[in-house]
Amino acid sequence: MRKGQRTRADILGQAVAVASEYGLEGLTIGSLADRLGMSKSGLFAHFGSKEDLQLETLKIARERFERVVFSPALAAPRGLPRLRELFRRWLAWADDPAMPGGCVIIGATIEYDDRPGPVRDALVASQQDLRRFLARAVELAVEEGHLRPDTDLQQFAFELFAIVYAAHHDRRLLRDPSVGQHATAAFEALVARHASQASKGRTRHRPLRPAPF
Amino acid sequence: MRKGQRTRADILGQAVAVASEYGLEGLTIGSLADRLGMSKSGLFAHFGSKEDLQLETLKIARERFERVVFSPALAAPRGLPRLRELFRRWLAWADDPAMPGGCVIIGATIEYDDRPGPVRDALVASQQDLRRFLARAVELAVEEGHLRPDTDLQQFAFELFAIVYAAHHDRRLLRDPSVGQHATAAFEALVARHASQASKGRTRHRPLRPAPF
DNA sequence: GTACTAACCGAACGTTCGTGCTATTTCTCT
DNA sequence: AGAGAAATAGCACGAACGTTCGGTTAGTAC
Repeated sequence: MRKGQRTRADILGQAVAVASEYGLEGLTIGSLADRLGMSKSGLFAHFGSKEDLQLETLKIARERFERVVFSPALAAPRGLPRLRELFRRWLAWADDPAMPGGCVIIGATIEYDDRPGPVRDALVASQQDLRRFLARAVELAVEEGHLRPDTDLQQFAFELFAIVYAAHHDRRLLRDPSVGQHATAAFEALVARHASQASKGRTRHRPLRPAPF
Repeated sequence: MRKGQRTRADILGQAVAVASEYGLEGLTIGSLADRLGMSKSGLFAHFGSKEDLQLETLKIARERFERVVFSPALAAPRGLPRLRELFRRWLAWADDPAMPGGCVIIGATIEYDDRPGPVRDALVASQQDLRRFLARAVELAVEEGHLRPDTDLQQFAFELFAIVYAAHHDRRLLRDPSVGQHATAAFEALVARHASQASKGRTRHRPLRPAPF
């Protein structure tokens, strides 16, 4: 691998960490250069603009999310087990050491939800992808007979997202140690509400244990 | 009223609007002064520092929230009716014309959840107040016999918050017109899950109509 | 109306921001 | 090893940041 590629990867790795703590706007080229022990101009040469740097940082965060949360969950059997695994990993995502300040994407969303432009466009696309993925995972649970056929996929995805989103908030702001229990209980209630009779009767109901925070 | 008090109130009114769109960090003294047609120094003289301005802005936003959402909800009969009114007003809060960029407090939370200091402290206190208020409202619903006695107050408050929080997200980022329906459906499911048998039998169940967005 | 004070302005401070240049160093390939 | 390209540093720029200070305007009280 070229030297430049390596440096660029290092930069973006640190950029994710900085953006996690200070937001995409607080991600400044000077501070990032200091953190990496290089000059502003040297760093800047890797990107066409600050906006480019922001977009690339978001891209890295999204890729990491996919690698750490989504892809591993696909290893679980489709249906409820996969949904549980997805939820578990997603909750833990807020504590990913690569993002000491919490999820970069959530932070960026709040910052850019009212500022039109490429950053916002990327965030919208990313969120829509996420919802589609979630709805699809729920649909599989319906097809497997774990959830009732009349389950509203979008509604389920919305509520699942809400739980994780709120858990992230409480964890970050309140440092509430019981947030994992609250989130898990809410998840179990959501599942129970849509669980099929067959699922309730046939298989043993094995709810998720509370997350370790 | 003194001239200064009046100006100060005008400044903070605009400050809430600016912070709503650009965040508490994006709330700069220069842009705020331009918006009000006054000089930077003249504006600055009303506050001891930028941090002071931020704290005062937060305070105004919190007071407004109380005036627009909380206090009016107290006019509804305690128990489920009050809870519904609270939820309805809270959902509509995201569209308050005084905050064209959405809730200031939510934005500030994401910005400052990892930066220790007075701003973060104020946000934590504010959030804890909110949760206490919510839990108390739920407790009243239990006492009124609308919700089951074994209802977990904190859990209910968490899930209620999660619904509104996620609705704010979807409304702001995705501009999803169906978010009101999703949020309302989630709220009704939450209530139904904890509804007492007495409540189900005795009184007519009158669920909330979907919000107008 | 005059005296006093609160309110506001203009200019400047030292920093930091993103972003251009032009060298100079360092890697890569033959 | 030496040529060529890639990567990084140095420096400077205009603008915006929060903040300070001395002076001018405007409001208030007698």
